[in-house]
Amino acid sequence: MVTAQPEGREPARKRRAPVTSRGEDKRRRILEVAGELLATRGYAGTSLADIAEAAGTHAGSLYYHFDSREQLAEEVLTSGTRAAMDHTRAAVDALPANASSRRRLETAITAHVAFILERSPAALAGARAVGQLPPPLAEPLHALFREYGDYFAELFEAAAADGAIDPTVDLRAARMLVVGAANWTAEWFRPDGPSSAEDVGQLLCRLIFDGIGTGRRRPAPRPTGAGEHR
Amino acid sequence: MVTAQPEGREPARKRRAPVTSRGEDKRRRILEVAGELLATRGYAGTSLADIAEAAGTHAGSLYYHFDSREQLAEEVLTSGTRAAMDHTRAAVDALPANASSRRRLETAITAHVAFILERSPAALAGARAVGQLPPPLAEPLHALFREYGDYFAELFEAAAADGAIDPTVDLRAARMLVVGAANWTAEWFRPDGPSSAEDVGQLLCRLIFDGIGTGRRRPAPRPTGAGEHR
DNA sequence: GTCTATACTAGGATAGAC
DNA sequence: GTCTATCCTAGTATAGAC
Repeated sequence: MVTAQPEGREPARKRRAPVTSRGEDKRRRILEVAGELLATRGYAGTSLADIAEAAGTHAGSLYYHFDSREQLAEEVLTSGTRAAMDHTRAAVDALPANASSRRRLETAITAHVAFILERSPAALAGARAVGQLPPPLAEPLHALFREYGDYFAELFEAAAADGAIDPTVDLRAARMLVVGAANWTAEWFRPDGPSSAEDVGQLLCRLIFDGIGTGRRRPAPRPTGAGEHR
Repeated sequence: MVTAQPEGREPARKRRAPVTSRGEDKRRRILEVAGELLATRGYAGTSLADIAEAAGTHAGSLYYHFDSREQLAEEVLTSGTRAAMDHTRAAVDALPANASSRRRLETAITAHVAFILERSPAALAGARAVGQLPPPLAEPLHALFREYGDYFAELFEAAAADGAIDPTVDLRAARMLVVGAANWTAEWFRPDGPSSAEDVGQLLCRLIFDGIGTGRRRPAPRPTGAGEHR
């Protein structure tokens, strides 16, 4: 009760009432450095002591702001992923109303790539960690990723529907290949390379629509069994 | 025809005296189940107790066969990755000598995808774990991945050199996008889906060379700054 | 709000019986 | 070779001073 815990019990979260702006700042700072550490070292490689040190505090002190390591990680990962999704949606929504389905998909992809590569370590951490997390933590993140995936699915389907991409391909597989390529960029991209994040996004778009081959187009490598899609 | 590692050397590893064929069998069994667990739960999510139980033994007993958890994991991950590389090389080498550079690249990609998806949990585990591992373990695996990456780089460069793919693109970026898409398949591919592993590999090849767009080809989305690459 | 000190646990590793 | 028992460390989490 030193902490002035008004015995009206806290809900699920910790969440401090006071909100001395300094306190909220600290909390944000913790989330920020946690995002960076999670992005570079992964969930398993990041201890509370690591986070605390990077945030200029001590492991025990983190419990004033968060209930547990898992809750902290969940907040970082889901907020990062949500930020990426919001950013991507906003970029698409900013297009003129008559933008083509191709343009919309291209915009979403480049926005996503650019965002995870240069804007949000937390988003990158989410992309890297998904599928590598202990079950209780994995669930909420998976739900979010499914939502994000559904959004991309809409864009792909719209493009297929109005003929911008071949509607006979397995759209889900194509989408997953693209998402995989995008998320994997975190493993190799370096800002000082010959291509910027924007360039990488554009290149990925080119792979989707045109490829980088020079030969005459071969519509479908395998005439049979292409599947219908999702 | 692919892997036939003849147990030759045994340097800094554990002793090797016994070799009751039953003992070697046990060792292999441990490596096998470890591969499966690492592929599904990741390195951090797999304890020695998990591995021991799956192999029908006890945690302490593993130390008869391996020096440490890290060494065990390293052996699983590197041998899986090496097997994938050997398999891919063998598939390419099996092509007629006059096979086109495009055909060679396509063969490598489909072989790699099919191998990690349906042949080797350990290879899949390597692909998923790389970049998410504690430094001492990460190093040897990174070296292997670099070697494998170099092999793909050769195939891409050969294709660019004889005009099968646009030589003005950042080849390294293109290659990494492709590798990323391939390795990420582990996160979403299900054998009972509409596309087989083979289909997914083919689709990825199509993305590289032709794309799945229907419009007239736009050679380079961005006339400037395409970079020359490595 | 943040500190220090400490309890507690999971899991890696070792020893010795068999 | 494998088992059981145990040690030991790292790391999460709690308590209470300030």
